[in-house]
Amino acid sequence: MIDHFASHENGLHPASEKSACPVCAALDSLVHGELSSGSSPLLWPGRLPPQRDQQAARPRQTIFQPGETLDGMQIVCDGWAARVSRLTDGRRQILSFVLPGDLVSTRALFAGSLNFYLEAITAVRYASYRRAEFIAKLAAEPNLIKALIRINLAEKDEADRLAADLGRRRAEERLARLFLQLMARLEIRGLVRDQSFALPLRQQHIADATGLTPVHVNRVIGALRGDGLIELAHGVLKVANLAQLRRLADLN
Amino acid sequence: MIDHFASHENGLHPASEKSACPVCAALDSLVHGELSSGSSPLLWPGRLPPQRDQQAARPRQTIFQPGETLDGMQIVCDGWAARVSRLTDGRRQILSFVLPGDLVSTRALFAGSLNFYLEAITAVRYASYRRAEFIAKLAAEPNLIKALIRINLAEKDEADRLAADLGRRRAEERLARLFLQLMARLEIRGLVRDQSFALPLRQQHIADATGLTPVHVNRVIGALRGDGLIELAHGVLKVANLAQLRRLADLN
DNA sequence: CGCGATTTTGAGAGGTCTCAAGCGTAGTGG
DNA sequence: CCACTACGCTTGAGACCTCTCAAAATCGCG
Repeated sequence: MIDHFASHENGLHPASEKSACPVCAALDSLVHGELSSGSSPLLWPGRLPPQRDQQAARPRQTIFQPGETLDGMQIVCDGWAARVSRLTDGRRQILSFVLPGDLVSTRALFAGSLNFYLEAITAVRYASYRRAEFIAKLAAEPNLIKALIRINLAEKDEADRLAADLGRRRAEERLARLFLQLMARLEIRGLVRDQSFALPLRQQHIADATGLTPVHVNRVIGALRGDGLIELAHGVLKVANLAQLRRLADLN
Repeated sequence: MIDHFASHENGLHPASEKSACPVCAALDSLVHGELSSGSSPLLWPGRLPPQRDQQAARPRQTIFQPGETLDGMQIVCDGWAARVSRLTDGRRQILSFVLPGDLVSTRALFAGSLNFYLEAITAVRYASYRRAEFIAKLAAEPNLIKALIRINLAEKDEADRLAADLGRRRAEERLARLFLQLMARLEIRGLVRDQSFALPLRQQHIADATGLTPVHVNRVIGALRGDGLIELAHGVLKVANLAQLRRLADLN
């Protein structure tokens, strides 16, 4: 690493040398527009560990706690989980949903511990790479370095976006944006058909994600339903009027 | 870099080799408790460029815009700025305040562009390192690598904390937390005396940071004043009752 | 001293919350 | 097979927090 940096003292490698320096190549391609900014690409592109190395969690189970010492990187292989922040009086805020194939957080790799709860929403299977093991993987597959940087950026983008939503948008907009964001992320995974997808969230989860009350979430969903924008029942969400829902969500 | 990773294929270097590998050493010390979690440490520990290499911005000036191509790293040397997210209809959310000595965002280094506005609050002097230049700096001073990682983590911590505040706390708590957070950050810089400090924010700024209306901010400030928790006038904030303000802010 | 920007105050509306009850559905055990 | 229970969804009524609109008061700067 030190050698790498030292070799830059006179500037970046010129383009012709790019292939000789994977870090430069990775940075370079990121800088030149490869960074997808739309739907949060937290998806880890590496191969997942075999199922026998995975651990399981039941719905509602707390998988990780703040402060818990973790050495390495955790990936949710199957099921939905949520990153949760809890206030001392019990109020909860869901910081993000972790979908199948998502890295839980790049924080664990560098900080060694998390600062949020990871809670299973559905049954969850997840895997943990130890740091050394994970770093070896990065070495073997330089594209993964790129992915790690991209994911790190996406995490922060998402956090900023969430803050703006919670601070400045009203209930209807927040729900519309949440639904569309989830749809986009699931679409990448091929889990959306005919603009509808499985949504294993209780209204309580939606409330905790949008900074609202379950009761109010229920009323807003009712309104969206009444306006013909969505159909939501039996754990399946169907976007019935995509154009109008996007307009409500202030997208495009 | 590739060599560094390759040398890890059998795990991290043992402790005895630590000094031979600055990246490992940096990671290691971060993992073992050196990560300060309290007041957001966005402060860049490196030497600032000489004043003649700095640029200036007047109050209210937009320094950077989303999408603007930036090559490198920007540091605010003097004055207050704000990272701002704008909705299409003009609503604004301040994502963070950038204080003297703070890195604007580690994002610029890896993404090449920003996704927020940087707006000057007071008169601002700032400096921009080009990426190559900045990387050379990192190479020359390995502690800065550590700082960069720490700042990257702190940025994300802050963003998550903000989301939880905006989603789940009421106006009084949000103001109390904002004031105490700013005090803590300014204290590091030696800018707090007798629990009071210069606060160059308009109530509009406070409103944009807390997701409230200027009018409501004014009333809440009035309430805090009336309760003897703060004194705020003429651009100076004095915390008159720290214990109670901290209790209100849900700290400790 | 005068003008624009900012703070303060008032009145009323509206969005969201709280508390509470009723309802549907799925699983459980007799 | 049928209570019975648990859980989540739905609905109602009223309170509270925050917003909107508007105007007055104050501050700061030229």
